[in-house]
Amino acid sequence: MEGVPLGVRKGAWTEEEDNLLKKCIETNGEGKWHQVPFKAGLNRCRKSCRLRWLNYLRPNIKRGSFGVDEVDLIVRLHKLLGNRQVRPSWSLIAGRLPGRTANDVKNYWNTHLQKKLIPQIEVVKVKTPRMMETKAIRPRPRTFSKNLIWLKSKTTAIANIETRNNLFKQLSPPLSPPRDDGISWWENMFVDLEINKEITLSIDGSNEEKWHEKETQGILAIGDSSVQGESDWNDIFIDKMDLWDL
DNA sequence: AAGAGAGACAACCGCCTCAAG
DNA sequence: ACTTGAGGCGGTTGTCTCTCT
Repeated sequence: MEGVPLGVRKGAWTEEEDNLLKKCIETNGEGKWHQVPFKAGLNRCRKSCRLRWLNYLRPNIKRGSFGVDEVDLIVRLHKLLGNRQVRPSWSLIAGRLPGRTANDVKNYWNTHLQKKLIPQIEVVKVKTPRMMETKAIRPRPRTFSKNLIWLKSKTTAIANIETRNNLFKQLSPPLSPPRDDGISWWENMFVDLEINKEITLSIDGSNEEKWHEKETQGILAIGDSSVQGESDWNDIFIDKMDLWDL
């Protein structure tokens, strides 16, 4: 790790260290990770503290095996956001799975899904020679200067977001029953899809138009076996039913 | 019972981006 | 314009546990 001070403790965390870190974050809040080791009285580097908190100690972290719907979502989002040209955005995917961390998702993908899915994707690639390249520009976390104009006009920005969300609600049919936690995560995903419109697919012009159509219809349209044959686009996705056989 | 191999997951590493100076 | 340091990311490794022979 770059900048790791000499003599800093490494390896598995002890219960005592966990308690110190938890106490420190509860008192001072998240962030300012460079101060955390000192404030908590830990002989660990800032990155180690941050990782331990985010992946293990943070409240509401869901442990245990992944559910079928979670696996389904991981596969779909990995197709959408990640491919061999760019890094898959595990944090973005994890953001759609309440209680799951990016590390969890990444580990699950590497140990459970990668070996099973990659061969299928390779077959699909051979079937679709027209798909030359998929380019995704994933959003990265940003911190903004206080002087940014659009931050100053907060009211306008919020109004725009509300208008956009209402539009998506109108466009999107009810796709899944509400979850127990009351969070309509599919709905949120549509909103994010709109935000991430930079996700472009360098396919030919006719398919590009279809992509935009599908984008507004929602992610469930992608790979839906009922529209197989409508365009070559569908061929690159594994049929939803195949997922249950994993 | 014991050793080998596979699987699962926690943790580390190196890199990138950005704000601040 | 350049440098520095913090925050954050994905890739990789280390270690523990389980299963099989």
